[in-house]
Amino acid sequence: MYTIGEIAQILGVSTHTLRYYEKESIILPDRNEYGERRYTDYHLKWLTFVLKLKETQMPITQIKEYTSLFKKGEQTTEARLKLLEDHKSSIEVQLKTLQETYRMLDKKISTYRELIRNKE
Amino acid sequence: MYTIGEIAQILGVSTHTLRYYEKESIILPDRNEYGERRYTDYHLKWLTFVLKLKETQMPITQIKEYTSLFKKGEQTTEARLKLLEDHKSSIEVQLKTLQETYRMLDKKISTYRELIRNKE
DNA sequence: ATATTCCTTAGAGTAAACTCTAAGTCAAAT
DNA sequence: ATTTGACTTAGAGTTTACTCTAAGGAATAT
Repeated sequence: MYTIGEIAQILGVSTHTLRYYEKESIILPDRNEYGERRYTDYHLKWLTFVLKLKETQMPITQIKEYTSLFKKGEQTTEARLKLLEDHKSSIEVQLKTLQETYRMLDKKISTYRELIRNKE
Repeated sequence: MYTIGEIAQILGVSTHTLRYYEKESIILPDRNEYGERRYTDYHLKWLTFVLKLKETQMPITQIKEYTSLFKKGEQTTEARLKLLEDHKSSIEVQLKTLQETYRMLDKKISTYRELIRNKE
């Protein structure tokens, strides 16, 4: 069992963000006797997954959609599969763009280094 | 020589965006006798480069910084090199995250496919 | 010749994703 | 006992990067 502050620290996000995700129905922690949020390892695992999606540019709306499908249970398996496959495609595109730009930067950096060497 | 509309079409951005980039001093096209923007191949090349940086998550502020250094000429070579090297590092981090998430998604997708196969 | 489709400007509005404020409760630390 | 710091809520404010509006000028199409 973790408090919101502990989870925030573990994941490197703010407590504000965690409450925002809750408002968006992405995570629903348990509550203790005082009504305070209590997160379990299950919640931690889900949030870790969510952050991976977010880091790879999945918009919050889609993360919400996936979460909502998950809550609806077994009959949404196909829909969830489709969502993940679409995101996999999006990652492939991102990888291609990054690799291209990486090569371009490498060339530009070599040119700059050359320039500096000749100047000295 | 291209009009703003032509450049917008070629690059797949809106004319609004091109004017916004101009306001942010990222691109300064020539003007014709009526004061209308005229872009040359040089401008097109620069914008293509700028869009590559943007697609790989470089914030507009940094793109502005790079543009500004470029305009100041030779004495900013080192600073520009550093900026590009930093961005190269950022791309390396992004590539790592994407590759990890890609593998994770691949596993999850297999699990879902298995589930669906057993259900039928 | 009039309608359409560009173009111009300054500046207002929007969407996404936070990020913070205010007013208040509760519990551990000195 | 009171300060410190975490927690609660609803809702307002901020940042980034556009995106659009309004009011008007110029060139092409019917």
